Amino acid sequence: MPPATGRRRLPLAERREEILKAATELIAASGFKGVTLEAFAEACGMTKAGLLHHFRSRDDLLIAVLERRDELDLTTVVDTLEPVSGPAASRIVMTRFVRRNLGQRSLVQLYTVLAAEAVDPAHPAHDYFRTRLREGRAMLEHSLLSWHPRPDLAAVELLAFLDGLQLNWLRDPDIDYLAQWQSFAGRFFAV
Amino acid sequence: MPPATGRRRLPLAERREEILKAATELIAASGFKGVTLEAFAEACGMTKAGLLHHFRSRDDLLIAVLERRDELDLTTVVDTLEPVSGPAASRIVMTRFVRRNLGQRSLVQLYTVLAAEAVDPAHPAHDYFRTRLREGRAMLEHSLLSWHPRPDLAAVELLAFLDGLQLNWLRDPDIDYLAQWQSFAGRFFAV
DNA sequence: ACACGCTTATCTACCAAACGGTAGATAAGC
DNA sequence: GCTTATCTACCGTTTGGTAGATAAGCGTGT
Repeated sequence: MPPATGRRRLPLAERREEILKAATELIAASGFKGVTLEAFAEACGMTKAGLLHHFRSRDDLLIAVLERRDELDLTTVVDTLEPVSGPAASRIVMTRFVRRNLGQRSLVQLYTVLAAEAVDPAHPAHDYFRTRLREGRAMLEHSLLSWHPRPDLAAVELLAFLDGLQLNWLRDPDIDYLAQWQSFAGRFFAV
Repeated sequence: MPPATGRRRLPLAERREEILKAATELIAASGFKGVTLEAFAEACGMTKAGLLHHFRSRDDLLIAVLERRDELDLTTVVDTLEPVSGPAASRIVMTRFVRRNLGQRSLVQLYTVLAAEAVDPAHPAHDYFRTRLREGRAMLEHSLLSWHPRPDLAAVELLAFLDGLQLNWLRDPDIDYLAQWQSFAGRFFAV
């Protein structure tokens, strides 16, 4: 066990991971604009300069956080991919997604807060969210194609509801995320 | 007509109004954290110090903007109050609300961006949104009471969908806000 | 009409703190 | 002892905010 005080030296990859994890939580709590470079550094027990050894700039850190999240999410999603289709199957997949979010409150917050902040075209993550959400919508639309009369409307509707539910859940943790989802899904997936 | 250059002196109430209007647009575009005091001032052709003569601090300006919006919104809503109840009536009222938002894009953006940003408890507008949304939900729940089997779930669901739809509409203006609403409402208000 | 003076909206000049980032010294771990 | 992760010290800029000077607009008296 290293001494509690003094400097701690970690291998590159390990420290990078630690920084990304801490940064994720901070951004989730206060948005990207709300966290200073020093706060990022301090959160994992180092100085600004030390952090900048791993990420060229503050903006650089942000996109690294996002890309890392995508990486992790992708492996999860791929695991849950199913060849079947139809309303029942779609509902099951989406419900699994909702359940996963339920256990990752701070991550949901990261995306929700950041996505709203990035509505501004000048935000460093604006383009990231723009393309990412477009892709997500296209994927969902594709999976609704086989059974829904208006997959285009439905895809937007489903994503919008989830976005809004997440936002409200963050504002008021008493909201029963899962029950709200089931209530919506009951009508949405009804044939 | 006053000279284009040099200082312009306005009566108190008039200048306050002008500042609030400009600030509203700026916050809508970039969030509150994204706009500096000087930017607020410059937007209505004055200096920081001049602006601070009307509002004690930057945070003060923010809550003034929000309270002003509430004031304006309230008069509009009161005009559209109707004594009737039932799903059809609720749908009409909400649709009118949606139509109004449709014509006030930057205002929708103000609330959407700011509300997400204010999820952070340290945000100056956090309490404002907390109580405001609670009140709104209670009002809606009350109006659903007469006909909906689960007014509590339904109120959250409706507000969540609208929040999410607005957010997505801001991200992608090509989304047909009204059509999306009608699609959702068709199921939501079905007996 | 015009000048004078009062009120106060606005400005110029300034400040301390916080910010993102850089250069070079230092030490941790293999 | 070598590599390099980390630190100390510093810089230029931007930020929110303050103190005191300046002038715009109005009322009033002649």
